[in-house]
Amino acid sequence: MPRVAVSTDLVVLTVREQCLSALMWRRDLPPYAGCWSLPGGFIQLDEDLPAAASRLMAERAGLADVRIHLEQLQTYGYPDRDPRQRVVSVAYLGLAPDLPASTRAQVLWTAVDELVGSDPAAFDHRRILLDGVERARAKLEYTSLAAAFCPAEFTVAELRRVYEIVWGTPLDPRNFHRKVTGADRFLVPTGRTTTRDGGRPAQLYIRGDAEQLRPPMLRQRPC
Amino acid sequence: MPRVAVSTDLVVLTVREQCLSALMWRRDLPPYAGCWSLPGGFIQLDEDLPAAASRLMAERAGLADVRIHLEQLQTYGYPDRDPRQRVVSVAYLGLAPDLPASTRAQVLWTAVDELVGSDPAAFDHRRILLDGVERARAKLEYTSLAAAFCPAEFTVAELRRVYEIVWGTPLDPRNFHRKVTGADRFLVPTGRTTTRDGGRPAQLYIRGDAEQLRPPMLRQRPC
DNA sequence: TCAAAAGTGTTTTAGCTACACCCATGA
DNA sequence: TCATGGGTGTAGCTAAAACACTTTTGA
Repeated sequence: MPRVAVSTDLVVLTVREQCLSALMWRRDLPPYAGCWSLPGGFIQLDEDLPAAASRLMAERAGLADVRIHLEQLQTYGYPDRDPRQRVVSVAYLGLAPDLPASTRAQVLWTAVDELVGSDPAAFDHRRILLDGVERARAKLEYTSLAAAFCPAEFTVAELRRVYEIVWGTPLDPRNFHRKVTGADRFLVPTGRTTTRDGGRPAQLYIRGDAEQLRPPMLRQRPC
Repeated sequence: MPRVAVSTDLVVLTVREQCLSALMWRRDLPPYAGCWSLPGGFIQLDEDLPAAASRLMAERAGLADVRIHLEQLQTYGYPDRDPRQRVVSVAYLGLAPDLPASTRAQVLWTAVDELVGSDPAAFDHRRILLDGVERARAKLEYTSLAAAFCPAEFTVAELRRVYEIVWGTPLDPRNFHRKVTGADRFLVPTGRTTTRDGGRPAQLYIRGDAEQLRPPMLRQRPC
């Protein structure tokens, strides 16, 4: 039977400087020299897919040994997506707090709006990025994944800012507070407080062990 | 870079005889002779992944040219999942009305509970099947996909039976009726009626063009 | 003392649950 | 006429939206 190359591409998202941002790799060699692409690489023969994703997260993205949510996104495999040869790519979605990534100049956090707006992308990486962003937006509704964008300890307002930036819509602080603090096992209070956001001191929380958020937090949709 | 074989396995589900059933393939050759497996096969070098899934749906499952919902499920690729060689498998999930499948004796609709209960499965196909079933169960909550299990024209009660069988929980017929007929573009009345379920004649509907169901129909969860 | 943000209380409204009730058919 | 399932009305509850209000800090 035919054998093909299998690669893994990473859509690594974070919230920084008021923008949903993705980790991009600037290509200096053909094909697509000068375009941005997603960090990725080929899998090894004796390597599981999640292991390959973790390895590339360290090697290519510079995010080794960091607590990052990683999940399989989708697999892309139409025949001419790579001009050199047939490559089937298993994309992974990573959600990270705002961390310094690789020290290489080639690897940069960039606002998603900027990436999809104008810059030319290599291969089908614009589509993969958009699929990853849509998956992240959807999962904030019915899971507790928003906390994956926050540091280990965070306030309710910081969590709310994640929702607002990822969805691009303002949320009522009062109702949001009630919703997330009332949800079972979403947030665990540490007892400590902080005034880093200004104003009255806010409770600090860490992530609870809930994965689902029921009932979900529905975003407003365009009618 | 290393090249590996890429296959597609199909989780094709339907509702028949009061059971959620899957299309299974009984293996008569090693490896795993005598076990059930999912219908599948290797992709061709010039073939897109959805095209491979459609082709195998026709060749292996006997469901050619039928209106079947097909979506990518997940990709499975740990190194020793096939004892012969490294195979990365892109699984697809198909939701079909109760149709006669392949005429081959090797291919059978079988109740999911029966399959996962006791019969030994080939490769990691039990896991793939369970992932497909869970995806289907989850998607009934927030999409209009339940209609993919129904014939072209169906009644509200038939749609409700799909939910009840897939979820394994009874639903209130009155509230269900209000919910689905009130949802925007989920159902389109044909004007015709039927008495095939007994009792008072029921409206026949066809699928509307809505994909999302908002607000979702939440199933009761174990606390 | 004031601005700013955290957090609580309250009113209104939407949607779900539970169940009483009527309707239209076949047997 | 009666059993069967289709379909409607309605009361009660839960949760969300909208917004007034109090609390606690830094400047």
